[in-house]
Amino acid sequence: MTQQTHSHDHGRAPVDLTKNQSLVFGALSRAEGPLSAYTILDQLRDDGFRAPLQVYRALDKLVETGMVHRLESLNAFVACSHPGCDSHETIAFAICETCGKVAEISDEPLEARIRELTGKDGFTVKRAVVELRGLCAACS
Amino acid sequence: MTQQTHSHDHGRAPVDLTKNQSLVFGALSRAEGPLSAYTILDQLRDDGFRAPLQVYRALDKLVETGMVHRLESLNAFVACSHPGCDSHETIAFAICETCGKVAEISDEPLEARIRELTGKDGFTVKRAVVELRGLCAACS
DNA sequence: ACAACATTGTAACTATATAACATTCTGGAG
DNA sequence: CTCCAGAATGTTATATAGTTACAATGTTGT
Repeated sequence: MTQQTHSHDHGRAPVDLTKNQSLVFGALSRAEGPLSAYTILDQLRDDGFRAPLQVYRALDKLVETGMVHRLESLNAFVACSHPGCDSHETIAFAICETCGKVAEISDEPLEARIRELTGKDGFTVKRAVVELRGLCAACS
Repeated sequence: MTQQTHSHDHGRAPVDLTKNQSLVFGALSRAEGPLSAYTILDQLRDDGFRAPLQVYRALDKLVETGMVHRLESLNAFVACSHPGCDSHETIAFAICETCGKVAEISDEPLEARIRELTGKDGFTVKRAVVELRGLCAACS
């Protein structure tokens, strides 16, 4: 197979992905929950992946474009759950500590409150990390 | 020196600390900003620290009692900035990406909004990780 | 064909965190 | 006091997460 960019056809394709980016995004899309970079690496051994860097490079790009989110409190990654990975600014994640599933949360009041907090003491927010750890409805 | 618990006299002492916990808390109190576990280890070599576990064990306890907070997005730790480390539930951290300093934020409306979000889809929040990355007033 | 650039491959390394087990200290029961 | 139990500590090895440096290959435009 020659090297080229691939449109990833998971039903929607806002960006063209390279081969490795496609493979990594595929692994994350198949997964029920978040995966660590090394878990992804293991899943892609058969596709020729040998070193962590191959995964991290792909993840960097995918996170940059918003197709994948990084969960700081887990050191893990999830495919964005929004159709088309387009708009939808996600502000928060709800992470179930029992089943491991992650829900994305978009909440205008929450965003607004964070913006307000920001101005208060002159702090400028560039990125908000909001991760709610707990139990999902199914696991309660 | 015989082994015993020490009250840590940083002006206020809500809990009795063991020797190692005291040393680790001291290192974090002295620091301007958050420290990684391995940075703490290096600073405590002269006090007899040799292995990461000595630091992590102390940190576990200090985090549990609320005297130290863990910053998930940095893999680092800060001494709680509240006098006496007693009440004051901290809900969020403002982390300056230039000078590295961290401010603790207690905000009732923010907490309230997170509680509301929770009930919405049956998710039960056990712990909220809120870390705002950006620029502090001094660095803007 | 060839130059310029993007993508990928590979090895070694640094950073973060835990597991398993041995030792020492402290405080209480006999 | 002695001995025992539990807490705290020490030590070695290992697991997990992420980066640096450099080589090789593919792709595109001229």
